[in-house]
Amino acid sequence: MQVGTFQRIFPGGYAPAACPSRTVLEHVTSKWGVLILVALVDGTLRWSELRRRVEGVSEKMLAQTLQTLEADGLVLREARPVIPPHVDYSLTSLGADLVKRLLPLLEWIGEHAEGIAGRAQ
Amino acid sequence: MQVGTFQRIFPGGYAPAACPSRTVLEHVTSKWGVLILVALVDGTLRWSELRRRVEGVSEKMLAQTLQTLEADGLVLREARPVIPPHVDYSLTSLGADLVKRLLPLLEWIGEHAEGIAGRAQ
DNA sequence: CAGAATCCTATACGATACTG
DNA sequence: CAGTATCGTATAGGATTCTG
Repeated sequence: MQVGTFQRIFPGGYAPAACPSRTVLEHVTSKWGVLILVALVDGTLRWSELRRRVEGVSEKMLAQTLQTLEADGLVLREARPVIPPHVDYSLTSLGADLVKRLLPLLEWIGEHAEGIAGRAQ
Repeated sequence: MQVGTFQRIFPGGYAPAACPSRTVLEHVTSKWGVLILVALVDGTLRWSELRRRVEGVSEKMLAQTLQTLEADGLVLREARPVIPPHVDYSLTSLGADLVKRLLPLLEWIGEHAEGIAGRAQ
């Protein structure tokens, strides 16, 4: 019997809520998750640089999302004990690997968004 | 001057809330958007098949997400006027194109979810 | 500068019941 | 079978203020 792409990639189907994949998927595809990860594609950024690059993000959501991504091992946070504070954020190798899969998606959306947004109300 | 990946892909930066890309990104990365799109990777599914394949989705969210994706031109809905009703859902060519970019991401998450979920609390 | 803390609101989401 | 309608809640997310 022929096995489809879905079966090949998800032999057990999408697992129910408890599945780790769901959790990670929701972290990554949270409103700001993708945007923050991709913002770090070219290397280290400071908190304030990140805030500027990810337009529209509130301080709360930036902090919260960064903490989640750090806990997931996707983002590295390095704080220098100086005054005023200096904190650098960068992708871990895991995070960089993930972003490689994210970029084609973002590029595609960038190319097609206009046409798509036109349809929807 | 050297132009980074971010600048190359997003010459104007991530536009503010008004940007169509943001809207499309949020549709696609909504809680069920990715799951529904990828569920259709191997071809047409009926409503009930979709509900079974996308485990855990409520009727409300399945209907709502499908409507959004249909309005976006990513999913095609074909209803046959029979009793009992028979409705087929499939990817449009645009949707199929998008799913090509989604699969590597989902595969990656499937491979790494265990390790990532282990870290986070 | 880089957040934490607090307060508040919109809405995403789910459960249930109903219908052509 | 394939939804719609209604209701209720959790929480995602934002605005603001405060601080080492």
